[in-house]
Amino acid sequence: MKTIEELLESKGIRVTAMRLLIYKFLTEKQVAVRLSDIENAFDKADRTTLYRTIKTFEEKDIVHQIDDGTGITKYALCENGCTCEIETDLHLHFHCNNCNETVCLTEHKIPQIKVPDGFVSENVNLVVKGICDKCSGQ
Amino acid sequence: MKTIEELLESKGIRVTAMRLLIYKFLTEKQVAVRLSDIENAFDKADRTTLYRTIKTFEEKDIVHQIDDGTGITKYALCENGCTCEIETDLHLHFHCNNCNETVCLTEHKIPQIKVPDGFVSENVNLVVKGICDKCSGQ
DNA sequence: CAATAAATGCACTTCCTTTGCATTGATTAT
DNA sequence: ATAATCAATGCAAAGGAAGTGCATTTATTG
Ligand SMILES: [Mn+2]
Ligand SMILES: [Mn+2]
Ligand SMILES: [Zn+2]
Ligand SMILES: [Zn+2]
Repeated sequence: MKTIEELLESKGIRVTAMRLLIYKFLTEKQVAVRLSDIENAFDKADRTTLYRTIKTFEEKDIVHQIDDGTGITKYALCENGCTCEIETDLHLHFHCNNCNETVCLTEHKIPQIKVPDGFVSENVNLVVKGICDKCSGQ
Repeated sequence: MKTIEELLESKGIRVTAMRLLIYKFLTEKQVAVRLSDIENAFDKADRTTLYRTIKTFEEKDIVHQIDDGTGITKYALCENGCTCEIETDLHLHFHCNNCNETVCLTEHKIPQIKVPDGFVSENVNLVVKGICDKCSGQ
């Protein structure tokens, strides 16, 4: 079990107070977060720093971006050892139409999708929308 | 074979010059278009009119919105007789990472996606990214 | 032709994302 | 230890797309 410091260093980025805080915030959240969510959590920090931090995390495969159709990009921590490769790491995302939250269903890999001749599939974005487990009352 | 005029009337919206032009533009394009694409095609027309026209088309199931992950919403004509119902009309979309164009693969319906217990699926957005037939040189 | 309703055009707003540049803080070389 | 170098942060401003209010034009109806 790596510490956060060790993880950041292993990804080749420097350990700073802000990065530790944001990483910790992401681990505690069980859902994908928008930049404004992080802003609200750290209202003393500058928005630009948060933005650049999350972009750095994204480049280093620490978080992945999620486009759930709300028009606002969200971010969530990658699984341990994730390299954001298609075969192994691509999972589906669920967006709740009731609470408006989006979660990673990391154990649900995306099925093979057939495309017509001449098309080459490199990547798949799959978002299921509906009612989440918390909101379905079960 | 309906004329465009007949089609618009059958959907319960009035025939105007602008609507005819935009509809014609959409039929000629074989790909999903952004609002700015329409703007560029009709630079004498006001952006708001184009915006409201496409929104009217959307309400009347003449076009459907596509979220291909580029952050910009695109629109494409619905199939003949489409009611934008999940079961029958939901197809997958292909976004080319090379030419940046997005096409409807209307004959490719979205497979049934399993979600965990407690989750209720109402809708699915599936976008495959890769290289399109034109760009794959085949 | 007059009254009414819809469509269009212009201006403005909001929200999110991104960038430039100065400043602060940390790392490395002398 | 000090200076030089580079990365991280903070502040300001820009950009892009989506949406709204209201006046004006155009079409429809009585
Ligand atoms: Mn995810
Ligand atoms: Mn389509
Ligand atoms: Zn929910
Ligand atoms: Zn292409």
